[in-house]
Amino acid sequence: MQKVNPLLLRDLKAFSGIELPVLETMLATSKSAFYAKGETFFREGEVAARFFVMLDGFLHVVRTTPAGEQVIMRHFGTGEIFGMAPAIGRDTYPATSVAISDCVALSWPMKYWQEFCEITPQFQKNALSAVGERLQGSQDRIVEMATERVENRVAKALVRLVEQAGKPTPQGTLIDVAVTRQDIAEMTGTTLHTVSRIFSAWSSKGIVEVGRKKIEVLSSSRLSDIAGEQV
Amino acid sequence: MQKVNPLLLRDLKAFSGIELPVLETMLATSKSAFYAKGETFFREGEVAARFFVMLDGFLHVVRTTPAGEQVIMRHFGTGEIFGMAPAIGRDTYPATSVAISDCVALSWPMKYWQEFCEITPQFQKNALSAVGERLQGSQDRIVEMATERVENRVAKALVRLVEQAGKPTPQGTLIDVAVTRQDIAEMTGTTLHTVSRIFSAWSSKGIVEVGRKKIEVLSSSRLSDIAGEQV
DNA sequence: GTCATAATTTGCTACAGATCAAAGTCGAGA
DNA sequence: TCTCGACTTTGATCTGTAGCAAATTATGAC
Repeated sequence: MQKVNPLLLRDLKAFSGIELPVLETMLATSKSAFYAKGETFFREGEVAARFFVMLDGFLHVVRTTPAGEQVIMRHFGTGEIFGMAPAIGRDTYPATSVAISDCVALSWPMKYWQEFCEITPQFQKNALSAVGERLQGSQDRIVEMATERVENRVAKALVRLVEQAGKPTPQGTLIDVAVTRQDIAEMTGTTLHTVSRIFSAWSSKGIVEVGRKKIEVLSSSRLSDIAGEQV
Repeated sequence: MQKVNPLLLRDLKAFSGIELPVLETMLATSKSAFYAKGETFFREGEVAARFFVMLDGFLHVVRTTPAGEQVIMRHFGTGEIFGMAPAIGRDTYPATSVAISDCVALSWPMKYWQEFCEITPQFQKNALSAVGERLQGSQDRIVEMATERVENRVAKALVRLVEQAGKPTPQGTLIDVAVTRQDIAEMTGTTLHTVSRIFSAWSSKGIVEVGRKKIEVLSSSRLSDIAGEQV
């Protein structure tokens, strides 16, 4: 059993609806492991053997087309549950997840999923609404891809990154995780060239300050204007 | 209580895992209604009062952007359950659903959702994997929108329509529901003009035969070639 | 500190697909 | 049968973004 940050324990409790003593038993069955930046937790198509909770770090979930193109589906950060294939009635992982920073994550063999669901109805119920939120998010992105042009999509992606990994600074908000232009291109369905041009433009307007693997949002309101529907 | 096609009853049983006697009790609480082509079952943002099973007909689920553009998210046909907002932990409908043919559908007040879940664990479990499949489908579409060009996306949309509403004919397969060029544009994130041009091109290649609100696939293999990754 | 590598920027060109405009066609209802 | 309106087709033009190429700059390894 691992020593776990009590705050996280509370998060887990909130998600699972499980009382702390039970939760501690759960933790007894868990494995905690370190994943270096760039390592994969699991790959698309693999038999789903374990489900995870991120204790610290960031990962992104990516799908690869037959032609070899990558699409970044989403990010997960501290406290979030991922790899819960059985929650959507699957026995293989639907996508690959890659650590984009050094990570520590708990994981359980999949057999406990059923068990946790049975022990605590709230667990299953919460898993359900987590899946629901993800469905919602996916559909939002379809609408986005169908109706918005690249600059808006990049702005939206940046807003999401700020929400998930934003760190306040004197001048604005820093995206506190290494994200390349290529990554942002893969999040928005464009090319790294176009992302670079957009950043240059925003930079000269004072909306962001960008560098090598560094993105700082100086005017989040102006960024939101671009992201939102500009009447 | 409605007289219900025994075949459908079996479909319902398969979904819900409920034994027939219980199912018939369920049906006793249901309301069956007719919806004319063009009518809406429910609108985006409305409080989710009822969930539905389509007895006969087709609908499409559509989201509207603040700018007024429409995106068709998916279609539902006979035997499918829709409007199950609580299954994704929501109390409002996330999209609008519109009958695209005359329809007959059963519906239940939402309070029965909980009840059905409690009576039959299988019901909740199946709802879960239905949501999972939809999540999967949504993510596939994101990848599609991010990596494929219009012609491929239109081909994919047509393949899906054939699967859901295809009716075999001597020469091929007819899409047996009224779908306009505009509809297909809204399914694929393009314009009706582009769809029309693509259809013209396919038509002169003998892949499809198109007319006013009529689409017949003559060579589904060539269509699949276009839809699939053309190495 | 220096080098090697990877990430980024930027200019140029090409084109898929949007947009604008107009004509054609089918079908339902009078 | 005729008419009106909705849907569709097609042409002409414009433009956002991709694709290619090359220069520039940061970063980490040694």
